[in-house]
Amino acid sequence: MDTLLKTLADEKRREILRLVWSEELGATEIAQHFPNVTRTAISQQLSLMKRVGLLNERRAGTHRFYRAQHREVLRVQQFLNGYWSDSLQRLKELAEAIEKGEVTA
Amino acid sequence: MDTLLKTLADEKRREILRLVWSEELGATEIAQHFPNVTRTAISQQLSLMKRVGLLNERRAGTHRFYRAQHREVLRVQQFLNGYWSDSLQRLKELAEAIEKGEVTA
DNA sequence: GTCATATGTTAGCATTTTCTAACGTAAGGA
DNA sequence: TCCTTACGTTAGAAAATGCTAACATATGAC
Repeated sequence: MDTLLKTLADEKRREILRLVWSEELGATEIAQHFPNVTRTAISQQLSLMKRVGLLNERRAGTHRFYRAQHREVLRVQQFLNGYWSDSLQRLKELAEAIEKGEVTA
Repeated sequence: MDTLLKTLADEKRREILRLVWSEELGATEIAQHFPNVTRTAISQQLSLMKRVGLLNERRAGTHRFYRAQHREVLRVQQFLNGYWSDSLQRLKELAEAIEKGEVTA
């Protein structure tokens, strides 16, 4: 779990995750979203994220398409929501608050 | 937010947070829960956690008592729950699943 | 086979993190 | 005042992280 949380504790990686949240993208395409970082760096992040289970890889010819592994993100959310004692109560309150539009989802 | 998440991405710090979640403890007392780490290391973690807002400090004579700042943890939970697009739907499902006992809170 | 495209891998460096050991400080009791 | 207790701070070493540059591999087009 530490590894997963640590991986999410980085804006760049969260941005990658959002890019491939609902559509799969190739490594080059993903890298192009980050003008200030090398393709190499992104490639390393992708393989890290794949290793911890946050990304899924599909190979097709010379391409490799990545997409988010929603289940793992949900695992982290559940973990954090449940880690501290009275969090069930707060989770329910949060869900209600979101429904009422009191906080932003 | 990165800083907060990163701080939580460490089992030792999460353990500290749990120790002072519902009662305040002194630094020495906290350190005694970690036989394998120096008091100095714990002291540094405490001041880090205080800096990022996860802990609150109350001084009394020669003692310094720490306690968890629930609000900041809630902020992280909200952030993660809300960060990805369809998470509201999943949050609601999660809350229901927890109520039905299908997953562990 | 030859070349271009898409992508991973490796080596090396800089930065950050975390820990220990030694030292500093402040409050309270004898 | 002197000593103890409870802590923090600093310096320095060790390990982890993230990035760039250079090189390797594999697929497909011609």
